[in-house]
Amino acid sequence: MPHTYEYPRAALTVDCVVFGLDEGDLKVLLIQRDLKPFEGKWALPGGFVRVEESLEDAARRELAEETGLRDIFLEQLYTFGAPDRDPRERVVSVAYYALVSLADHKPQAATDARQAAWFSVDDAPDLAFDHEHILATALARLRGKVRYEPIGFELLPAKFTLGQLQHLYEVVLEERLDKRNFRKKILGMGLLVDTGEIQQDVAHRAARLHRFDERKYQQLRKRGFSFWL
Amino acid sequence: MPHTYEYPRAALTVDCVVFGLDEGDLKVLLIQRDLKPFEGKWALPGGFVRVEESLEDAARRELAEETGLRDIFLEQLYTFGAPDRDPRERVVSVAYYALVSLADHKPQAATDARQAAWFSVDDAPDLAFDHEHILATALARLRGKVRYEPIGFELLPAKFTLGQLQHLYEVVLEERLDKRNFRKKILGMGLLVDTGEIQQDVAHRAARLHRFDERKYQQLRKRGFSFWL
DNA sequence: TGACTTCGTGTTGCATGGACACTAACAAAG
DNA sequence: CTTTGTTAGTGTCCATGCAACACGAAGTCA
Repeated sequence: MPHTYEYPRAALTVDCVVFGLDEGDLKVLLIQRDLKPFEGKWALPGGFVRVEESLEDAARRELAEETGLRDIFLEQLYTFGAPDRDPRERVVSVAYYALVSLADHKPQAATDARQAAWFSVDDAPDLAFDHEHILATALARLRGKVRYEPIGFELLPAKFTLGQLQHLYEVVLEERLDKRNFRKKILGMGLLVDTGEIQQDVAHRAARLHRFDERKYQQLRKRGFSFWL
Repeated sequence: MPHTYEYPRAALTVDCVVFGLDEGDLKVLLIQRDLKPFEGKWALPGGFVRVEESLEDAARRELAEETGLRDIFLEQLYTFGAPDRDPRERVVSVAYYALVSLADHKPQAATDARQAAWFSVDDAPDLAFDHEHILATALARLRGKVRYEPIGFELLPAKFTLGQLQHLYEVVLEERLDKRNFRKKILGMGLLVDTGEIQQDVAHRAARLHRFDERKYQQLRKRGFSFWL
């Protein structure tokens, strides 16, 4: 079923940079390609945008098809359109990125991918196309964003300890933070609510569990808050 | 000369949000459309991306064709791809934005546009397509960016007074700044060099002329500086 | 020469950020 | 049951940075 246009058109794709967090370092979700260009190479999950779906829908669909991940918050990163970035023909790719908890998202390969797996961002293999460039861009954006907007809402379990939250920031920022100052600052923002419950089944003193105050967050978000720095 | 593909493809366009600054308020450059959809309506300059040119090249070309502006710094803003944003067919648009000095850039209409003109951002007409949305996005980005990165390098004459620079920030941020604090802060960054020259032909005390220190700027840019707020 | 306009300059109080160390709770090992 | 190990939880002080604030100098124009 061919489609014809007066002028040549670029193909349009989406790519997803999904960062994952666990006890250790920062990971990124990659797939091993099972199709022609760069077959067998690792790459960011992604694929062609259908003509009737929105860009974000396309990103979600491709991510689910290739890795099994669904229901995550995607944010548009940048659009990569160098004329030679795909050896076949002109392809313009809109990249999205996200940050999720490793524990909640076990990837499973599917369409167009031999396998899907988490790699440490510092130790990722060579990637297909210009995907290393996209990954580097996403990493820079994540590290920049964390300094003036609270992250972690969609990322930790609904109830979490301050220690877990601090760990998240330490991994993303790649620096140690002072415990007391961290708590002072984060509690001072008034975005956290003490649930009164405490951690269970840990081999040391149990910590209190907190949750985010979604309402206050949206309130602050509107007026553009300063946050970290 | 038709072009045929196996699957239907979206058309790809670029749009440019060019902000302009003069003695008064913040302006945006618009064109009046001379072609079919939204003919006669005001819109952001922009157009179709050719299959062999980069996105930024396309933005530059369209901007020059439609408004006569050239040689300005464009930065990618966001990619707008809602399926119904163009009534004709699926069109995905990569938006760019820029900030220039009004005095240096007199627009002149050309291809596909009846006229090109500057409008105050607070007093712009109804725009074609989703261009109001794009404009609002660009404005938010500009106001956000100014707080953590120095702007104004490409925007003021090579030699400028601190008063002019402060005026720039006041217009973009929509708030008055304290003169002494502004000077303290901006000089403290060490990005400005006193040329030793002074302003000519003004009906009051003449100010000293400064210029940016490009080398120091690039140095700081690499290490990611904190800057304002 | 007087009126008008913009330039240029320092100090102080206040708020925020960063450095810093010990006790409490709990589990596991012995 | 005692010891050891691990993480939780807490306050002060100092340095730095930001905001508020007023006046004399220079120059033009009437």
